[in-house]
Amino acid sequence: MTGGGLRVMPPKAEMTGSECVSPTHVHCGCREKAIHSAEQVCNQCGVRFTPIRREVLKIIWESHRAVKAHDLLDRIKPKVGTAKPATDYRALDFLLEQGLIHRVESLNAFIGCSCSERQHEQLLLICIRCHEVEERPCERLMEAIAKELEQASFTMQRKAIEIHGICGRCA
Amino acid sequence: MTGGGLRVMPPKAEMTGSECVSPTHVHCGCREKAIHSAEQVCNQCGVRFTPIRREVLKIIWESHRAVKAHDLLDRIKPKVGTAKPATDYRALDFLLEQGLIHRVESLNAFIGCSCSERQHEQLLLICIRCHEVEERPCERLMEAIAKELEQASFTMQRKAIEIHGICGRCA
DNA sequence: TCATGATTGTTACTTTATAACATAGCTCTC
DNA sequence: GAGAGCTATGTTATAAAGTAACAATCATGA
Ligand SMILES: [Zn+2]
Ligand SMILES: [Zn+2]
Ligand SMILES: [Zn+2]
Ligand SMILES: [Zn+2]
Repeated sequence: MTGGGLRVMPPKAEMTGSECVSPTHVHCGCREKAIHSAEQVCNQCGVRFTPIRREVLKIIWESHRAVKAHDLLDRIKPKVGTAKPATDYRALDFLLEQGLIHRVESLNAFIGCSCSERQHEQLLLICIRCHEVEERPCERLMEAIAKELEQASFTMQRKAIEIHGICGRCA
Repeated sequence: MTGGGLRVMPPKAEMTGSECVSPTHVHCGCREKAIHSAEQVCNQCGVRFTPIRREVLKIIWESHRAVKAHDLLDRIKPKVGTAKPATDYRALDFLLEQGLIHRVESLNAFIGCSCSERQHEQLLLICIRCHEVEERPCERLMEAIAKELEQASFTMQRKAIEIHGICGRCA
């Protein structure tokens, strides 16, 4: 977002999908897995996974719900007393650049990335009841979009495909 | 957004597409057409197309770029001296409910709706050079999405499909 | 060690959005 | 036409999201 930094695409990681769907993530390893994976990604890319960045990622992974800036700030403050908006947004920018989180445009919020193989061809399904966000690959969908874009002579740079509705568990 | 009001789906209107692509809309009838169409829609639905609502829609239609809240407020003030944030957002909520504008989630901004037949199965193409937003129908795309949703047992309520990139004219 | 760049601290501000209550205007009925 | 009820707007205040600029600190390699 700030535009200054070198944009590093992280390599393939271990994480395979969203096994854990509990809102609170009690007794579930997916957060630890994500942190561990992030650590590896940063090491391999030669960028620093500092304590603040780690804490922010941990907070985001405390649920599969998208986290809003204000909540994030409230929750980081007990751990980083000096935290202010800039603290958060800088960490978020970093995590976005490394592809470790996604921004949910239609919520102004952030979720941990659970892309299979980190392909980032994702479709976000946002439940209006439980507020969980499911990230799904969408190769077939992307083919349809590619055709549309060709017809429109439009060159894609980034995309947001977000569906709001009722998830299977809440139905 | 406020949730209280009756949600009225407007009937089919005359507008057929985005004929006008000029950033400034000089000597182009599409704004007047949109206003006229809006008037008809409101009459048919029995809702009031008040001066403020009309002015807001006119300002939004001054270009094919998405209009941000702050700009909108600056531009409505000369015409409605008492305008404050609530003035704008109430008019925007009304226009959204009537399907006369769209919210561009990834920009936190608003554009006039130019849906063919007002089907609202739209894909938004946002040019990062000229900042114009093209609204395209996407029946085929929606079929692919429907399949994905079925696999995911997800019931759609609303969607945002927004692509950022370089448009044909800017390429 | 010291120069360099990256990261964080700090302050101030802008932009986006909503809540709550008061006032004014429209419409329908009596 | 008066008044009731509803809709729309005025007004004030505040929450939430996001950015800019500069200072201080930390990490790292020459
Ligand atoms: Zn991802
Ligand atoms: Zn749900
Ligand atoms: Zn539309
Ligand atoms: Zn363009």
